[in-house]
Amino acid sequence: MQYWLMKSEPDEVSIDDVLAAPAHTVAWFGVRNYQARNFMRDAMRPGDGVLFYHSSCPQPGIAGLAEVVGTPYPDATQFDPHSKYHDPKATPEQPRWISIDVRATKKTRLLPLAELRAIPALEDMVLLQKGSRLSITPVTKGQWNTIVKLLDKDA
DNA sequence: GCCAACGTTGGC
DNA sequence: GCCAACGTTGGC
Repeated sequence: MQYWLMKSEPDEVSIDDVLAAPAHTVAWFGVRNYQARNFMRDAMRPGDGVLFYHSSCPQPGIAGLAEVVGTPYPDATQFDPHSKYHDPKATPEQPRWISIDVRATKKTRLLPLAELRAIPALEDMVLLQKGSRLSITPVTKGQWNTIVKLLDKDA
């Protein structure tokens, strides 16, 4: 069992959107970074915990909890010429990019980035490192527990 | 809109 | 394989 933080722009897919989806589950599409892709392909397993993070928005921060469901499969948007995620070098025979399904388990209060930065136990979080901008980053069990405990306390 | 930081591309 | 130029991310 591992833990992850996954960034989504709420204008595109928010925690509310995922909770409104059938089975509270959506395909995580649009990852176009090899390191993040490799996490999905090689490391993520069903049941892994996910911190659902809202990025590129007025209030960036953790907005909910989720879990990985199922196994990776080709990201359909890479083949769609009308999608902004279209990749002309990808073919169904040789896909480059993958999706994995993510199920939202709960919406939490918005835990802002600035608040995360102020918590000493989280100073090593990949998200918080200088220059870090990966859309999928690993989270340690300790970091996960710290955050979940904090959010439970406020619930 | 700015800009720091990182990733990708492509000529050589 | 190097590296300059360009593109993207994402907070502020």
